[in-house]
Amino acid sequence: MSENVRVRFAPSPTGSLHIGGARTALFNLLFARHNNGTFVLRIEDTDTERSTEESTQQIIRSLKWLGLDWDEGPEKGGDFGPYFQSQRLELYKKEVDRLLAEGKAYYCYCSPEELSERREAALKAGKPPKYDGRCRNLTPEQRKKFEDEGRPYTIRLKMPEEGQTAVEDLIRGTVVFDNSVLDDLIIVKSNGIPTYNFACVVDDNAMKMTHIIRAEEHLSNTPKQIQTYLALGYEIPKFAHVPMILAPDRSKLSKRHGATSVEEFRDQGYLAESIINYLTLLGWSPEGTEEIFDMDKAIREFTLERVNKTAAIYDVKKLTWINGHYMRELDLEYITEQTIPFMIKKGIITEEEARDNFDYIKKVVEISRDRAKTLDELADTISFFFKDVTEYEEKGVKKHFSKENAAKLLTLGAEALEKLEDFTHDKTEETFRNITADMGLKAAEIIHPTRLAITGRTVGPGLFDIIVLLGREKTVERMRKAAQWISNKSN
RNA sequence: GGCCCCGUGGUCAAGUGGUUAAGACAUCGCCCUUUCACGGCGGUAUCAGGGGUUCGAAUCCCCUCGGGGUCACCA
Repeated sequence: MSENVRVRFAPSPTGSLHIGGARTALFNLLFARHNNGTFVLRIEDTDTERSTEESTQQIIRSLKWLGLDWDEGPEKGGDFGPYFQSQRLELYKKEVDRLLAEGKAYYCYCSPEELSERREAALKAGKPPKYDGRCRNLTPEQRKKFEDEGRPYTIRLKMPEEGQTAVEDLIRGTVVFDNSVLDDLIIVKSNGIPTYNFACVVDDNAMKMTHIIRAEEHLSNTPKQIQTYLALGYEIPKFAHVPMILAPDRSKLSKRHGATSVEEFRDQGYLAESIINYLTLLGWSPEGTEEIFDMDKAIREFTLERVNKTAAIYDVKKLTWINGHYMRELDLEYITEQTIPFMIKKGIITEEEARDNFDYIKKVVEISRDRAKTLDELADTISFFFKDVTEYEEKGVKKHFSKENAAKLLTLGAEALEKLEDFTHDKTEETFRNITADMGLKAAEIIHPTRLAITGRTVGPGLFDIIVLLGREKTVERMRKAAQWISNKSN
């Protein structure tokens, strides 16, 4: 089956790409690449009310940012385009006409109001809210009457009333549905535009899809789609319904759960590589026990057989851990480039300064990135290299500035650094250690207050790495200023 | 409510009749150390419940319970 595998990701542009959608796209891509197949992106914009150009752009942007590149689709073209359903209306019409001519579909003149009334009535009576099929066998006279009244109509597909429809699912096995639960589904809305279930089937066939990999929420729709394939005389593709991703409270993902869209994660400082790695392991697992999995490795190992059936709750903590890993392991220049936009956004540096001082920023990132979990956090923790220290962390003041010799040590340290010939990591460290050793103190006695003095914080990279990068002038100045600050405070 | 899917620690998750039930995140403790991270070592914690089948069940069957999905002129 590795020949000519064709799969697609088919989002509707009615919102941003959330992590569930991203995972579905990922699995499609992984499957396609693993089998040397083709990954198609198709935009399902048949809902003219809710579809927006903005959503389309956002989804495309997110997909690209994640590195989920498609072979055919918007911006790429391909032999089976166009890849927007709104541009394929003629095809659908042709297929609907065929169904109508063959007596497999019919006009329905029931209004949405009537339908929902009946649905509610049925629900109240404890019956399944199924379409009663009253327009299924309209006489020519009845039809003419409705037409003359100018009633809008939809087109419905006749579903078999007896028997069963089996979905052969690659992940779940055979799932059987009684045809009696199937409604005559609407395939064309009264505005003349086909519905999802229909357009999707027509396109998957026209675009020669071999496997339909999508979220589990579509499993219940699948028997209807299979009947549509049958009515149209199409070959039925293989189905694989991947488990859903749930919010921490086990409910379906939604806005109120905080960050769920790919762009929100991006804006919080997560790397695309981390999201891909995390999503790869959510619902799929490799044969080994590795947790760090880049896309290339995932492509090599991905199979549908190892996708599990259970819905997964996403856990930001693990994502954050993975992000921390990539923060320190990925190429330094790349991480630096990724960090700069966050620095600019926070007003730590300007775009121009970033350009002029790239190499310096890179050095700063080099000594700092080990401790940051996100790009956003990294930008915060390195701000003191570019901005003056305006306040000192309170618990640090209590711990390190309140000792009686703190101000004195800072002054001594500053004086020594001013006179130092080689302003290097080792020399500055030696200097500090000598000062404390002469006084019978531990080096920590000067290291901690100095860190607080020059960074404003109690945590951070190794002090002498900081000092060397910050430079003699700023280091000395900040140490003196802190010594002064302590004296003022104690008076 | 009908139908469908699912049920291994707090979370992800390996496991396909015989295992001391892996591993990871989180959490707790210790070590390393100029702080914080990283790293190393160790601990707590899981087969939803009940019946079967079997010499033997996390693995097979049934029931119950729980969670989710779906029943739109949304996708």
